[in-house]
Amino acid sequence: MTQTRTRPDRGRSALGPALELVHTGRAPTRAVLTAELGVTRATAGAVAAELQGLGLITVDSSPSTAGAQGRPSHRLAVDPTGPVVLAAQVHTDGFRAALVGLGGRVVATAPGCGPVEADPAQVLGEVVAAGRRLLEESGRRCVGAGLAVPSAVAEPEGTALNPLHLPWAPGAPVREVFRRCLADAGISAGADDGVAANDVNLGALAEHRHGAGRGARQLLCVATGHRGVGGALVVDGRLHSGSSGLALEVGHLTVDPEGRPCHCGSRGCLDVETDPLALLEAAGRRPGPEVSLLRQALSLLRTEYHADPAVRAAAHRLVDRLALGLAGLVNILDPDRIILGGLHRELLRYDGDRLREVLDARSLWGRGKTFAVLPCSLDHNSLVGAAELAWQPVLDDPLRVQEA
Amino acid sequence: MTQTRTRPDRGRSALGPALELVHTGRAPTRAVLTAELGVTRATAGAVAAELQGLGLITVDSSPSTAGAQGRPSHRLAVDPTGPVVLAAQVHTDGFRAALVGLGGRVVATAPGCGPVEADPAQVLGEVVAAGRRLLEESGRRCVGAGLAVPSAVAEPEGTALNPLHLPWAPGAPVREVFRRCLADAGISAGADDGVAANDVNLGALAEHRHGAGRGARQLLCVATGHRGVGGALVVDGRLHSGSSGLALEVGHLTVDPEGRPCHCGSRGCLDVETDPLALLEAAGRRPGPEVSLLRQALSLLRTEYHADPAVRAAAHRLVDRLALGLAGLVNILDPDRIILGGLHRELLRYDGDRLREVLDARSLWGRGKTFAVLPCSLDHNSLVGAAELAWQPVLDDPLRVQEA
DNA sequence: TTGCTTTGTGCCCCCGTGAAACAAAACAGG
DNA sequence: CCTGTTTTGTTTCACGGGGGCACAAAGCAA
Repeated sequence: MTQTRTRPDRGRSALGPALELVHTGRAPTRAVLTAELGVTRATAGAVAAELQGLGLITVDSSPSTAGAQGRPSHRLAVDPTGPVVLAAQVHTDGFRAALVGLGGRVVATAPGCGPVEADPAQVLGEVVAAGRRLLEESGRRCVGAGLAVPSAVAEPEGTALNPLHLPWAPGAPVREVFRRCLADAGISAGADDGVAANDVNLGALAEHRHGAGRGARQLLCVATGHRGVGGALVVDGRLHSGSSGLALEVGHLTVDPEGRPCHCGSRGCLDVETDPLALLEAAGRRPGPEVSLLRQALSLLRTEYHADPAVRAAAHRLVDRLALGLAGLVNILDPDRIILGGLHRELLRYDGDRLREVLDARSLWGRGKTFAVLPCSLDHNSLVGAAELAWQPVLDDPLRVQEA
Repeated sequence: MTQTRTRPDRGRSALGPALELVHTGRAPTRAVLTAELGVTRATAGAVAAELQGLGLITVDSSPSTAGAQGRPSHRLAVDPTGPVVLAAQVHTDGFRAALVGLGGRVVATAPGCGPVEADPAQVLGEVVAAGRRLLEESGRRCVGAGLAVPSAVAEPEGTALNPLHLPWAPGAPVREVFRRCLADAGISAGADDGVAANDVNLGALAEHRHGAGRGARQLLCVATGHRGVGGALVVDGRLHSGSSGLALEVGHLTVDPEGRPCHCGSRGCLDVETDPLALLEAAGRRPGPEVSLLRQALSLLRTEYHADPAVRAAAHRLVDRLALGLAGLVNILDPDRIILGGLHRELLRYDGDRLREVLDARSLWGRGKTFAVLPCSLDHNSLVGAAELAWQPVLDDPLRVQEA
């Protein structure tokens, strides 16, 4: 009997790593690509030519004003006219759609506001429709789609487990709904085209590839948007999602045993001690309903941190608790870099020294070790991260772009 | 100019995965190996023949009494006469040396007792000497060496950071000393031959490869020996060591805000709330100096758990706190299996239902999810784990065994 | 101009692996 | 006992990714 393999051929095996190097900006020239891949110049040349032929990168042989000795190397870059992926994000106040090319370049973006309804199909239908308009306007080819949601997403089911500040029911099958919307809009062909994940996780992935997390081997991200706190870990360039996608749900670390009660049944959780509402209440402000809690907290810091001692004390309180939570995570995960987002990013800006001091004192082995704690650096990093996830199949095997 | 690669040739690339499959018992026959590797029978045959030629595995074509239809497949097994690695373990009461073949088979072992001195060269010299005697007696070839120590080992320095119940100074360069002892004994050739790591981490690795952790995608291990608590995470078959080898130092998770003070400055840490001393004191026993605290705690459970309500209450107390700590880890790491070692293993045996109940209630998303919490299953799992680490280069590239 | 250095390219070969046809070793049923 | 079926091992051929090498190209330095 004849014998067929179960796994498909992967084509030129250096193709994926090469594209990833150009994608993340680590291979600006063909010579660097040769060194990074650890192959000969001949192979690197063939690989670069093939990626160029696929329309993914450009190989520019114009003089690069190198200034160095020897023959100047050809410059490599992401093809700005190449295919894009559709990135979508759902948040408390609405949604946002974008087209994102390789290299994390946001080609076009379209915000949408308005209340999110209980049925995920409503907002996902709207955001996919917005994405379709962007695609039609741009005339670009779409090779994937990714969705960021403010909830843990269970794998392999693709369900939103705790969409606490959306009216969705826990367990909503967001990935399936997203895929159906894509298929209805005529965007995707394959049934497994369209991925969904937690927004903080995706933001961490984006920061690692294109932002402040570049080069980190173990990147820990913690961020708070409107309510609750999210965490993410990127290990060796890949999201650490745990066995079912629920890793780094850090909101219920205890950071104050006598703190405020939390809906989880415990008290003093990171969730309720360091989110925007916590800042407003610690400063003695009554939150208004007009704008989001995050905006209220940010403007409070901006306008009154230096003027009002009560606001400063409130920030100190949050920073102390945040640092305690981070210290616990550091002792468990041992990251080499920490990135803070949302309100936590601003707390770092205003009160960074205090945060680093407490963190250093409470992390067991952080004494001799210098810790990099940085603010996140990308606009819409969740959106870019959703695009990263959508690009991943192409990064793994660039030949897929020609299959459709 | 001629061009040489920076990375060496890796030879037949399916060789490493194939050896790992036989090593972990997942490829009992050549037919299974073919399926697991996802290659053709021709390739699997060539690979098996090559591994046999290297003296690493045996290919037995004798009838296997299969009972199934079709031509019986050749049985694959680790070659019991093949090379070994030297595994060493240092603990509070002394040391242990062993020769370990592929498949985690302990070929020979030699315990050594006596107080450990302040200079790591003393006990490491003794354990290496014991290993050398075992090697001479057995006449086997040694292709690597691994060391397990009761302390976090920082990478890439290879220093013991917190050897709390050894008289070593924190920061002792155990890996360097180990390598020097190996070189002095004429065992190792290469300068980077000889690895060292934390004993609980190594135990977890061993359990994943050969014990109760087989097949787990995200394996969390927690264990307590004499004093303090250690943790480890194995992700996709590899130890998650963090950026500097300090991940999973879980001893200072807070599990009782009003608990006993800990030397770290906090109170109610997992370390001081769930170790053997905590059990003895919770049961109102005064620990004696004659045998190790672990033995005293184990015998207390064995002899009086069913007889003395105070002992039962003490066990309950420890189990509650252990479950709280595990729940925190579950929310951060999202493992699919948990293995407990040392005293915690016995607590699981005596009080497993209570532990699972508390763990389920406190782990946020554990409600619908059935959690596997198992006792560790290997004797000397730290020793076997040290051997695993030493075998790793050969598992990555089996051709190395012929280079020496 | 003549080196020197670094990079790109063409050519040849190695070798790992798939594809296919065939052989071998069991069982099942007459 | 013989034959068909099933599963596995073996042989042969061919493809293709990538190394090795020689040479050409493109800059700087003297």
